[in-house]
Amino acid sequence: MSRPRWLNDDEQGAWRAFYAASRVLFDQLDRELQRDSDMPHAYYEILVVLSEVPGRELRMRELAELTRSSPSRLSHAVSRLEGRGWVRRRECPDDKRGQLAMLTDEGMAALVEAAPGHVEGVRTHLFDRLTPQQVDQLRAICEAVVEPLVPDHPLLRREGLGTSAGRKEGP
Amino acid sequence: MSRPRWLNDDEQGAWRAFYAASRVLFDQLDRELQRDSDMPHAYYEILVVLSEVPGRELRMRELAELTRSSPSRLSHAVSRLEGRGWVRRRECPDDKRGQLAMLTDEGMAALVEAAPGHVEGVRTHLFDRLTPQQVDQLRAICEAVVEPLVPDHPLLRREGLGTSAGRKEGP
DNA sequence: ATCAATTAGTTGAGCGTTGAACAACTACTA
DNA sequence: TAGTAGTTGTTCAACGCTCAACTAATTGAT
Repeated sequence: MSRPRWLNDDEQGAWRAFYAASRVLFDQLDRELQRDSDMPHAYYEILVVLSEVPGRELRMRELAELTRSSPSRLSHAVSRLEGRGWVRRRECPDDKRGQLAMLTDEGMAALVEAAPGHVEGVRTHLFDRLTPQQVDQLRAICEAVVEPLVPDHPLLRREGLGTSAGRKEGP
Repeated sequence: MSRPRWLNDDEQGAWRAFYAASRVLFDQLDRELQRDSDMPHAYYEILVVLSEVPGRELRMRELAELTRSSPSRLSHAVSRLEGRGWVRRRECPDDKRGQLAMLTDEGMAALVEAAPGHVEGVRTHLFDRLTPQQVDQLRAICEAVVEPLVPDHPLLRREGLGTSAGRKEGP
């Protein structure tokens, strides 16, 4: 490796700010979700994805892709969600290796209960602090960062999953 | 709580992009740090803070503040770092409740070994994707987010700790 | 000087994540 | 039609974090 290209002061400042903002914001939202709805953000994300898909069920593999989690992580998570009665597993009819994860009514209810507070948190801690221009800037910056690392990231696709639910929430 | 103020399309897009970027970027940097230097980012952060402070030692309490971790988390982390020989604990001379965490030469060596690769990662995955204007925008946005949640966040202070090390690295 | 309140730090249990190893099934190739 | 390679999902052990409980020392008020 060649001589390290250190960060200049502007970069240093931006980097530290970005790091701080990410940690502070997501920690805060996690804490709120845990406190108000007794669920970690990872659960919330899984429920959101399942809720937006026709039939409210998905192959584990697809669910893993859409939530960007490892198979292992998802398997554990779904087991825990099953324990709460929020998700049910069933065998995949046309591929005996496969498992389908399905959102139960209880799971949907938990999500409907959790969503407004979470969205409120996102608004309070993020969008209420930014001008409309900054919202656009943030999006452009973040898309530029994600694209090279994950060329077709599911959260950046313009058409959202089922196109189904007209007005839903932000994960 | 009043009727939820849902996110409009711009906000939805910005939110998802920000979420994706944070996860993707920090996951990537974590993985690289783990692979190349066998240390999680949390360790790296602790080593950086200790390395920048005169005497390379700090009260646990101060170290917890500067790394924004809970006392418990820090205590566990320092124990693990002690196990690797990268940090040593000693009693605080003027407060018998206190403990000082001190960076060892081995710890400093591990940091010096890890830093260039990590900085390179930050540059590759973040700054190489952004224009100078975007770097400024990102900083302003992130500072606006952090400030209300953590009024005097250590990473946002203009004067960096000891002012000591002229050219160091970005955490 | 005494006693409550506060501060510093540790510990242990439980949760969630990771990475590697594994079993079961499917798809491809000869 | 084998036989090999790839896919799907689970399990286990190790790691790190959180939360609550705890010990010990200090501060502050009477």
